[in-house]
Amino acid sequence: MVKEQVAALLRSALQRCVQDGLLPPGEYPVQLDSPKQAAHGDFAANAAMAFAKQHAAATGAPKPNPRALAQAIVDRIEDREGLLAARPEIAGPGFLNIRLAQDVWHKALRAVWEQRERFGRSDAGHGLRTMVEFVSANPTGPMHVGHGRGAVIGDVVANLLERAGYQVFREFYINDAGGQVWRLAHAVLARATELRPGVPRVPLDPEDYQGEYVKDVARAWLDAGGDPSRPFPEIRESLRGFATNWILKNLIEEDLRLFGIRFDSFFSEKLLHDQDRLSAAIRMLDEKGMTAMEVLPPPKGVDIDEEEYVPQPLKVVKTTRFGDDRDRPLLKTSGEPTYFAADVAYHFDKLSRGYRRLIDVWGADHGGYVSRMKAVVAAMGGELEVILFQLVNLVKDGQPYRMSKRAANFVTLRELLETAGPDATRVFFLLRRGDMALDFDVCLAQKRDNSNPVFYVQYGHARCAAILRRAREEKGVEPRWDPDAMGALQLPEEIDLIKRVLQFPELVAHAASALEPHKVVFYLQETIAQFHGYYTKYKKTERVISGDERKTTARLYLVWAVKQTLANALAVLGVSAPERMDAPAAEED
RNA sequence: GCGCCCAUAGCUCAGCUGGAUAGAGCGCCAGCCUUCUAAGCUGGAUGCCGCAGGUUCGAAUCCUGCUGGGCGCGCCA
Repeated sequence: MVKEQVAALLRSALQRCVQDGLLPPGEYPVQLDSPKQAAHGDFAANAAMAFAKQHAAATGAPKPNPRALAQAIVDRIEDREGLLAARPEIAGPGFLNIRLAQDVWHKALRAVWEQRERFGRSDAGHGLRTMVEFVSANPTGPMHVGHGRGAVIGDVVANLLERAGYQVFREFYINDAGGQVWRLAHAVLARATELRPGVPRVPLDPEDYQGEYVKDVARAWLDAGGDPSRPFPEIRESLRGFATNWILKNLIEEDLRLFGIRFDSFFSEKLLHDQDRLSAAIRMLDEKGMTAMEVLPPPKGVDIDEEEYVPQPLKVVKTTRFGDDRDRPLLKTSGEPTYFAADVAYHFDKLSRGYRRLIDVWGADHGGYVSRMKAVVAAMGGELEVILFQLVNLVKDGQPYRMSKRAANFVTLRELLETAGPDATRVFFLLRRGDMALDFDVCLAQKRDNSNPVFYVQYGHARCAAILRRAREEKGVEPRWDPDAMGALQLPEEIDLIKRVLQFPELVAHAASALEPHKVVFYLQETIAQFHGYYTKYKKTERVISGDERKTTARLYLVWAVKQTLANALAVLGVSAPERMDAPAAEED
């Protein structure tokens, strides 16, 4: 890797500075930036400034002049392999502006040829077993657009981590226990009595789920032999099981399939209860001295009207020891476990299964939950990272469009996937950083024109494909790596494109470590813009396919390398890389 | 009252773990198709980077306070 080679050059120069007594012994991690301005070379190093400061801090001696230190470093660079075009220039307060010999870039492009679809991967993660838990939508109804955002972020983060060398496991936690699912069961029974004449009607409770899909569940339940004349308490358990399972299979898993998201497992909360895993987890916290009986203070900032606060000792986990605001109850006054207790057991289970790194993807409405969950995982000897994404505000024709799940007027993920398609939906969600609130314009996402950036991104790939196709069909030439031909790439735009391609592995590693999938989208857009610019500028003068065999070979390879890189980036996003795209029908004026 | 997130061009947003003259898309204006896809490209205008301090060679980026917006703060799930 070019950047690493240059860094090594500087590191050894710095070591010689140490030997010559110019710097105290120590580590000198070199930071190399890619300057925005061509005049600043291929790389810029701030080593002289940074280490002059470090020197003064460590020794108490007056700070060396950074420009003088820069000169000393330059004097000690031994460029045996001929990487550099010239001695680095010293600029401004002490930057080293480094310009490389052109053939360094040419040669480096071989990496794409060797690695193909693996280009961009690294082993930074050393195969660390990592679990990404995401979506985890309640099996009480269809998924809405907010789930969609979490789904894409989780999926692409998992893709990134895989490419960065982690061993990734994707899990969906099914909240199939607790009060919500009883409301669902009741709603199904109510709808079932509507459908079956002669059976005493069970009225739909206002708290029940109101959506049309509940009727579908009821119909399926009746078809499967459900008997709506029996009293609710007798059948609610089997209703619960039937309904959550039906919704999971017919709504949620189908949405995920349309979205192209695959999980390694679906983990049932109910199973934790059935297997008494909650008490096991609580015992484990007991052994660590993390639990206590405490009277918790009344909640602040919330109206406590009818359910008046009764000060009473409760079994709590002492999350305050790990930075939480207050300790959290594990058992209710009734002795029943809290929802949180189940989550504790679940995360305990993740650790028991050998995952060393836990990542949860949550909506911002669960933000208050982060510190307690992190505290518990830390107490259990693990580490949890939470990716919080801000909520999605639906907008329709420029007007806010509030949605309510019970009122059933929300826009489902299914509608979105069917109208906009999975590719556009994925890109749309990744067009913003996760911690920005997202205004989702339902109309805009359904447009199939260039207001939707996915077409721009895919068109770049298709255009590369078209050039390669033409070379094959008209000249019978396939792209191939020929180191002797690469010197034909002399245009500044060609060198810039090479650099751009070679930045991809770095980009992947960085996006993975920051857990920021949107960076891949921006890389794609910038890379494609650069390619379109190159293509258009020279389409009449310096074409890829020309009579000059050497140039043709080199340029064909460059186009191939760009295409491969775009394809790899699109694969990270889970977006298709089309070989051709039909132009949209021309608008008539 | 407390905690987390956000504030950058008219609009929507990037800004790489502190770097040199802050960028892109949309929108507006003016151009570019006989020749590898014009779903493309080129050029033009617009910024007290919310406000006020601090840290240092250097701040949109880090720290503190403030203002404005989002989310959260139950023995619910």
